[in-house]
Amino acid sequence: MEKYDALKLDNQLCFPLYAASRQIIKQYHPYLAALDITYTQYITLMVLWEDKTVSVKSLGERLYLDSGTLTPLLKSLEKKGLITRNRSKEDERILMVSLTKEGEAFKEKAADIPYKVGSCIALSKEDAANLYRILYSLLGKQ
Amino acid sequence: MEKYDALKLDNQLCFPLYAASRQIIKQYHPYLAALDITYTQYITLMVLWEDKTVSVKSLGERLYLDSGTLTPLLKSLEKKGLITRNRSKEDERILMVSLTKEGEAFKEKAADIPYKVGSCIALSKEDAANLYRILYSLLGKQ
DNA sequence: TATAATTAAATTGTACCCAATCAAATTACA
DNA sequence: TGTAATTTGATTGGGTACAATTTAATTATA
Repeated sequence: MEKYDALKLDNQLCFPLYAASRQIIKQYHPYLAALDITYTQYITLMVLWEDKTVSVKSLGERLYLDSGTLTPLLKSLEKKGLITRNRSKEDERILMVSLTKEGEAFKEKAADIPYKVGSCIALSKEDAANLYRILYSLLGKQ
Repeated sequence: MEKYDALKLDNQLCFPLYAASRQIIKQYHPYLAALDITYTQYITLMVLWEDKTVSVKSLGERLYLDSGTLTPLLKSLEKKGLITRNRSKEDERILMVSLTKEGEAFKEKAADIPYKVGSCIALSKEDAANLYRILYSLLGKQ
């Protein structure tokens, strides 16, 4: 092993992770653009479709994003009429994000995106399961 | 399987890919910030440490990035004195990017980063090998 | 019960990313 | 050869990401 071998792109694990992530997200673009949302907005809506109302903090924990990213993104979703933003009565520091009726109905429009994109990602069931497990083990150790 | 199950965050493969990618890149931050470079600049230098001179196009192919990302990034590396940018004499459309002496010497400062970060990423050899193979198979199919 | 410490978002500033468009150079071919 | 098509980067604009700082609200504690 040469002194600088670890600095070769092909020997990195982080690089293909980074590149593959962007490549796959790019596959979502045509479908999301047709609905006038971005990928980050899409996964934010996913959380809300499951929970209807969540704080910015808990949204950030679920998505691994901080308020610097979420604040402008949530304002944009609010502008589109898909969510509302309201301070909690019990604790004014907490901003609660809630789906509107429009946001709830929007789920219908997005329902087939996972299938459309999924069919572009050719992975065996075994590889997909392994990838899923390994990625969450990486996320677990932050 | 419920109609909307595919819209659950936990059923997505893209989301943990996206989140893990950002989490791992974040681990590089302290070491890269100490050298006053970013992760994208770091992987760009990696290509140049292997090849010394490459066109923007081939750099983009290696890194899966386009000129919209690379042009400002390369100007910034040029400003730091790590690279030079020159049009090819044979074909003026092509911009050749080359390491300077400073850029070459900079490799020494970065040499231990992979080991420092690698020790934070606890994956078995088997998982690491599988992850590497699966990610490149995803990248292969663009 | 004041003050300190903590917590939750917002703000600021820098740096990506990428789609879309543009401009210049080169190549193809009628 | 002259025009069309292609190729290569640069530019523009919108939307993240995130470190660092700030602000406001709440909680802990001397």
